[in-house]
Amino acid sequence: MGDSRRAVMGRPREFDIDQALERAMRVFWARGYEGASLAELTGAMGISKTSMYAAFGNKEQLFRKALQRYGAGPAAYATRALEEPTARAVALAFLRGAVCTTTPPGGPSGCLTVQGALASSDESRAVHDLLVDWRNDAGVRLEERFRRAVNEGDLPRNADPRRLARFIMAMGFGIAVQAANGLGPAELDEIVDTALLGWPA
Amino acid sequence: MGDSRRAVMGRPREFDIDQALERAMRVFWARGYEGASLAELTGAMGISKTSMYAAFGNKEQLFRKALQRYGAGPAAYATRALEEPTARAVALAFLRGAVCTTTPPGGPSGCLTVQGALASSDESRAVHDLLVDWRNDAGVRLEERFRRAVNEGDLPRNADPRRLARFIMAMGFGIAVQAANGLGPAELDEIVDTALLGWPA
DNA sequence: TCAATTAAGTACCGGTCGGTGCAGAACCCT
DNA sequence: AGGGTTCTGCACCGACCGGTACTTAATTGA
Repeated sequence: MGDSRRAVMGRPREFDIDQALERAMRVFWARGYEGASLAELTGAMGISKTSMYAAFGNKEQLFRKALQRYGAGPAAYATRALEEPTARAVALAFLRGAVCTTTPPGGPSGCLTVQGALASSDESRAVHDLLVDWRNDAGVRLEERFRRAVNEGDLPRNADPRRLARFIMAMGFGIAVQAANGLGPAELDEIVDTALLGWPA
Repeated sequence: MGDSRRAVMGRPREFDIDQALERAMRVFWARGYEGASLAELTGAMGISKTSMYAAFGNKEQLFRKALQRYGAGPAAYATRALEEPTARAVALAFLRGAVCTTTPPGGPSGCLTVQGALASSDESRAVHDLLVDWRNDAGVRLEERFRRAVNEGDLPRNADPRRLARFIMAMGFGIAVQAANGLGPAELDEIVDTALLGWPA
C-alpha cells in the first residue's frame, strides 16, 4: 500500500491498478460475473486484455479482487455497523448502510454480492459459491454481535441471535433487490423503518 | 387448452410441449436467463434446437413462456394470498408461499424472477426489464390489497399501504436470496415470523 | 395415390467468449 | 553498453454462443 516502491525491474505499468480495479468492480456490480465480458471489463478499465491478464491473472481472480475491494469500500458498512453500541443501533446502521450502498448516485444499483452470481451456469460455480460464503459470513458476524448483545443484556434473554441475524440479512438482500427494481433511498429507508417496528425491546 | 384438437395437418409433434416448457422453466430457474444455454435447455427438454425454435420462437420467447408458467404455477401463491380475509393474513400467506416456492424439495432454490436476470449484459436488457416489471407488478397488487384493507378498517387509518407492500416485497426477495444461500423452509419461516412482529394491529 | 403441411435431424452460420504467443518497448542492474 | 525483466499491442486460438438452411419423415385432406 502507499506509493509503490521503485525497486522493481522491467517496464513500469502504465495504468493505475487501483483505478482499474475500481472500474472493473463497477462493471461486475452492474453486469454480474457472467454478464461482464472481458471486452467490457477491459474497456472500462482502459487497458488491453493482455495487461489485465498480466496484472490480475484471469477473469475469476479479477472478480475476487473486485469483491475484496467491494468489501473494504462500498460494503464496509456491514463491518462498521457491528461497532454500534446496541443491537438495535447495529441493525439500523446495517440496513441504512445497505440503502446507501445499493443506491449510489453515480453508480450501479443493487448489491454486487447479490447480483454477482445468484444463478449462473456450471462453469462459474466457483464464483457462485464464493458469493454464497461471502453473504453467509456477513450473517454469521451479525449473529455473533447479537449474541453478545444478549449476554450484555442489550437484547432480551429469550431473543434468538441467529434468527434476528437471518432476518436482518434477509432485509438487506430485499433492499438490494428493491434497489435494483428502481426504488430510491427515501423509499428504501421507509422499508427499513417498517422492518424495525417489531424489533425486540 | 385441454387435449389438442386433431385437425392439424402435417407431422405431429413428438414431444409434450407442456413438459418441455416445465423443464425449460426449471433450467432458467436454476441458471438464470443468460446462464442457461440453448444446449442445456434443449438437453433438459429432451428435444433438438430445431424443435425448440419451431415450437417457441427463440430463447427470449421461451423464457417469456417459462415466466408465464412460473407465475401460474410456483408463483401462484402471490395471487392466491390476496384473497385472504385480512391484511395480516395476506402478508403471512404471501411470505409463507414465498418460502415454499423458493425451497422446493426436488427443484432449484430461490425465485426465478430474482435469479433470472438481476444483473445482465446489455443484450438481455429486454428480459431484465421484463423481470423488473414483473416484480414491481406484484408489489402494486399487494399495495392495492392493503389499500382496500385500510378502507375496510382492517388496517389502521394511518397505515401506509404502499410502504407495507414494499416492505413485504422486500421480505419476499430477501427470503428468495436466503433460500439461494442454502437456508431451509424451517429457518425461512422463522424469518417470516420475525418480520411480522411489527405488523400494524 | 399424391400434393400440402408440419416436425425432426444434421450440418452449418457468423459472432463472441475467455485466454495466449509473440515481438517490441521501457525500465532495472551490472 | 548490454543483458535481464516486465509491460504493451497485435494477432490469433479453440470452444461455445444463439440461430438457421436444408433434407427427410410423418401426417392430413383431396
